[in-house]
Amino acid sequence: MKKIYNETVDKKSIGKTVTLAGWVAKKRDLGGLLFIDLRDKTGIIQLVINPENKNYELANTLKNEYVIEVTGKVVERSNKNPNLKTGDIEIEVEKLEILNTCEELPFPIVDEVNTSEDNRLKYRYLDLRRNKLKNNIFLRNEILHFLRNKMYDLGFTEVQTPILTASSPEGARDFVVPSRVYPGKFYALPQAPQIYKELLMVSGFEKYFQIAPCFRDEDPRADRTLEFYQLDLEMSFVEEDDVLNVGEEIFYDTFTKFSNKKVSPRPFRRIQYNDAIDLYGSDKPDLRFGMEIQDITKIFSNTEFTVFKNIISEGGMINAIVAKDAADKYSRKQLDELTEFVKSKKASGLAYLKISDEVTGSIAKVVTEDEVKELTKQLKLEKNDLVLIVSGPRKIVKPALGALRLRIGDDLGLMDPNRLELCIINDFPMFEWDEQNEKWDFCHNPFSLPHGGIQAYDNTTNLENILAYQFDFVCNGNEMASGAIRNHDLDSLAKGFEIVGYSREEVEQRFKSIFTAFKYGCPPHGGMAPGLDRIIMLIQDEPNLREVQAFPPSASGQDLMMGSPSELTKQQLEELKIQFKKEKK
RNA sequence: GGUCCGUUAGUCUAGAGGCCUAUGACGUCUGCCUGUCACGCAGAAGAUCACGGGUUCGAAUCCCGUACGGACCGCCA
Repeated sequence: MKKIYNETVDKKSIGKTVTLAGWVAKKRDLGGLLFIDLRDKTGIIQLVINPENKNYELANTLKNEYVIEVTGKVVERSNKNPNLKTGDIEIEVEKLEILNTCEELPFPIVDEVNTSEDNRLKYRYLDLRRNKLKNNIFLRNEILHFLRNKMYDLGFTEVQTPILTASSPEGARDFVVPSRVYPGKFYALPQAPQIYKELLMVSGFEKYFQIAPCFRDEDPRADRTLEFYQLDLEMSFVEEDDVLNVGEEIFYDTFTKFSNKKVSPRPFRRIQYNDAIDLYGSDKPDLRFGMEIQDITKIFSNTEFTVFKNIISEGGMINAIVAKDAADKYSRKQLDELTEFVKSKKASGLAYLKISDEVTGSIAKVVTEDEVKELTKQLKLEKNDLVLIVSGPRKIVKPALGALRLRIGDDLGLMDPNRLELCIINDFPMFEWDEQNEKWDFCHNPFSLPHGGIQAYDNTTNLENILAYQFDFVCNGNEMASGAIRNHDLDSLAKGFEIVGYSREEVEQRFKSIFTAFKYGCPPHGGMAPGLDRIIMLIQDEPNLREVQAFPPSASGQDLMMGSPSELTKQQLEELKIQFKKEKK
């Protein structure tokens, strides 16, 4: 390759002859003088061609995005351009070759997004010519490189696990791949290499990691897509703190190295799951601002206000958040909107008080002087504070106020965009009550170790009180990683499954690999899996995952460029012989 | 499966029932221009206003449906 990169040419190169190649980013024809911005993967450099130049005629035929190669002398510029890294110099073209031409583009290659997303996705290779997107992919490369080195330095071994694997009954819907050789049978793409990495612990690798592709056949969201990557890791002979330490190192070092934002210092704040729900109404709280949810049920224990009175008698709670110094920022109309908002979160309504010399608001007439006094004391109320109150059962009140907290925080600009506020939510409950199916279900990962080990299951009357060594890393309200200490005791594992309605035989059949392997000397182990795409998304302030993947599907799960998902030919379908297995008579 | 928002030349965009034979910019094409870097100047071409139906004397504009796109809910441990 004769070509050198544009941004390797600088003042020191003046007088030298260089060969460059790339795309015509811009042609400026001044009549007698021609300037061309040549773009390659490093950036832009200016070419200049005089009418006397033998290449002048050819250069005049260039259009945007033509692919060219030039050889020329590096000269100092008379008019420098401080906006360009190569702005001190330019190339006097001595030889010009057009390597390829270009038709009119479906959208211009400029830094700012200026076309619809489906157009961008349809011509993703052109969108990737834009600096913003290209830089995201370059940054992704740097982060992958950094993380691989870090894991290697920490003594982890990267092991690649199968993409074609078996469908698992737990968790998300699997993507399935029909088997040709075994008609009617299917492979599944892994939702995560969960079982494989635990088996690697049985094998004795002790510290495993993988930049692992994960596939989930669920409806996408801005921060969720069909396939994504996790830094999957697992460690033997560890306790929860050992895994958390590795996680903290990964997040802290990656964020501080690749982001200019202020990163929360280590150790990250640890919040028990139940406390997170109590204080923030969410298991992924945004800690860039306070506005914690406060329980004010007791203050109203003698209230005559029927709504509160009924709630209390039904065993519900009255909770509040305080928007400091914001009472004058919310009109009656806006408060009505907030009421509609909490109703959309299943709350029965929203009560509010505006604190001033006189207390006003929707329930001002029904709260007594004593109650106001108590509220002022507990909530540390000051003039112009806005108290927002939701009452009802805990499982509605907390999430509704949690959502309202985020909305108010956003309204009032409390979410500092220049901070990355990390925390660890741990001690997730092992089980949760599934209202719809009226049965207990796993709250998180069925393979997590309950506090107290197998004895935890001795008394199954208070299942909601059984906690697991199960944790999430959370940043600015985003779930960034999940992890756990695993349960390597088969009896205890089986017992857990039994509680959610699987017989031992059933479980041993479904998780045959685990239930066999763990019999042969399984070390205690645990691990986690930070989401790579989300890390990059957060560092780059991108609104969705598609901006940090090279070739993402659209938000509705289609690849507009490749045309996937696509139909198969009749012949392909016939070869697969997909059908329901016939029952034996 | 549901809710909400959107769809006007290659691209972005104006448009609020008749001033629309649809505005402006970028790009394209033609001509001029020797220090530009968002080059400049003059001119030209380019749009069945996503599709189908309805209301109306009259629809880019109002209504209904469809398609496509996006955000969210369900779903995603």
